[in-house]
Amino acid sequence: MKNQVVLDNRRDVPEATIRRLPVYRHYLKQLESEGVVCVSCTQIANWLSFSPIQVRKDIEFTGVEGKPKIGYELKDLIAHIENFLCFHTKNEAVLIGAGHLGYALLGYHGFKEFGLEIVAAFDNSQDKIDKFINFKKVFSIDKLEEMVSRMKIQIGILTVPASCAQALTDRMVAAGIKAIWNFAPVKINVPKDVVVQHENLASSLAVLSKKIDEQIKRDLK
Amino acid sequence: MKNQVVLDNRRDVPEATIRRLPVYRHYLKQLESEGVVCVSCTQIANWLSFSPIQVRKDIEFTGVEGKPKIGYELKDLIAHIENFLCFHTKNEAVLIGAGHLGYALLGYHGFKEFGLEIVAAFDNSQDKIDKFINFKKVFSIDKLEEMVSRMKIQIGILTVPASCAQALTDRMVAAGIKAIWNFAPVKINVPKDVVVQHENLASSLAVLSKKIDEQIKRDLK
DNA sequence: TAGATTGTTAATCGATTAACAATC
DNA sequence: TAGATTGTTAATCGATTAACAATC
Repeated sequence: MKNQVVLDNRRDVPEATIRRLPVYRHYLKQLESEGVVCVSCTQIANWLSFSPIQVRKDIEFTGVEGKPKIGYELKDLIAHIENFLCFHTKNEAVLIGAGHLGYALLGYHGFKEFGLEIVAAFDNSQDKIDKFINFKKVFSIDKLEEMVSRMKIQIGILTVPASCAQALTDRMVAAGIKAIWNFAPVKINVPKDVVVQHENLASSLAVLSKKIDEQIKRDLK
Repeated sequence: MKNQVVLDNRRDVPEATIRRLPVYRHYLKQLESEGVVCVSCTQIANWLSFSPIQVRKDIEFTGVEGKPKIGYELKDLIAHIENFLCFHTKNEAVLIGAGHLGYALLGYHGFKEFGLEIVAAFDNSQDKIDKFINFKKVFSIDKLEEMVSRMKIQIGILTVPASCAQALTDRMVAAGIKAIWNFAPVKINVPKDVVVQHENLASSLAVLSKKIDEQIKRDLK
């Protein structure tokens, strides 16, 4: 069997590859809906303005097999990418903090196809408690521990102000949460068996600022 | 003068460094408010669970000078980071799409200290037009071109559904926008002198899924 | 002084890019 | 067949890490 070594060493996959694969998938899904059957790395690369070599390398990690000259069968390629990214592992999550960002995430239909389902939201505002947002009920934050442990929820999405991020993290961890998607603009401390993914707008804005700065310098030349 | 070579070659700064610098800054600001005067790379690294060597390397890019054994003067270090990240270059932006994500971004007070000011929002919903969100007025999307070109706005923040992202991108570009911060879950095509920063939740979610997957595998051992 | 920390150069590691044989 | 594309190995490039002299 081909690609055995790669498949056995998934920990060696570059994060950049993992980030690009959903982008390929998005484009492939679109092609699929247009009735396309086969696709080559060159096509994908041209569409996304990436290099064909990089696309092929990324795709290689998924273990899919293509045919020289023809490319990859679209269905097969999508299936391999989704399998590789654990799309079909159902993950239930709770969302902490039903502010505007929380609302936006609750309303984002894209998560479900990624295997992520937000089953409940929590907030401390009476105005929000017991209301529904996109068919998801908002509960009092007091019920956090009980529901998380009873439903064995593994993922917490943190969309609260920086000032209470750590306290709520501690409560989630104590209740058994194993992964936190942190949108609060602050570092949170967790035990080392808990996974944290930090979404940092400040970092992104810094990158954007630098890009603009570079562009301005190019224009001046 | 020290660090001349580095300062003259800012284009060589790794994106990872640019992403970490605002994180350091956030911590340093906190220390400053506590009355601390000096700080070493080791301290920063310990706090953020990074390596001291990496912190020093990142800080080196800003051109700040420290003192062996003592470290860096906090004020000086913050100033160098902010200067390096072009924090004090005032950038005016418009936000397109006053949905929940748009609301969340309009309400985020953190942007201003990064030199970014959202001066207006645009939407096509009559319910939202002429309302104010966090002191920012929402205008009809029909007024986009006129206002952007009249006010010479350079940055557009795109928080619209995927289906209309490209059309609005084209309108912004035609009106003179030079940088787009794209929160729509789709690739947008722009002329090569326009900067795009794509915020991709799908990619982040993929990284989180893989981390969880790895963690589960570790637990099984 | 002694020792911690900076500044700077070198080594390592890993991701990206290139090269090329295999093949449809 | 010819040529485009895959699969795989090698080379390059750049970021991270290490090493060590300088210095407060």
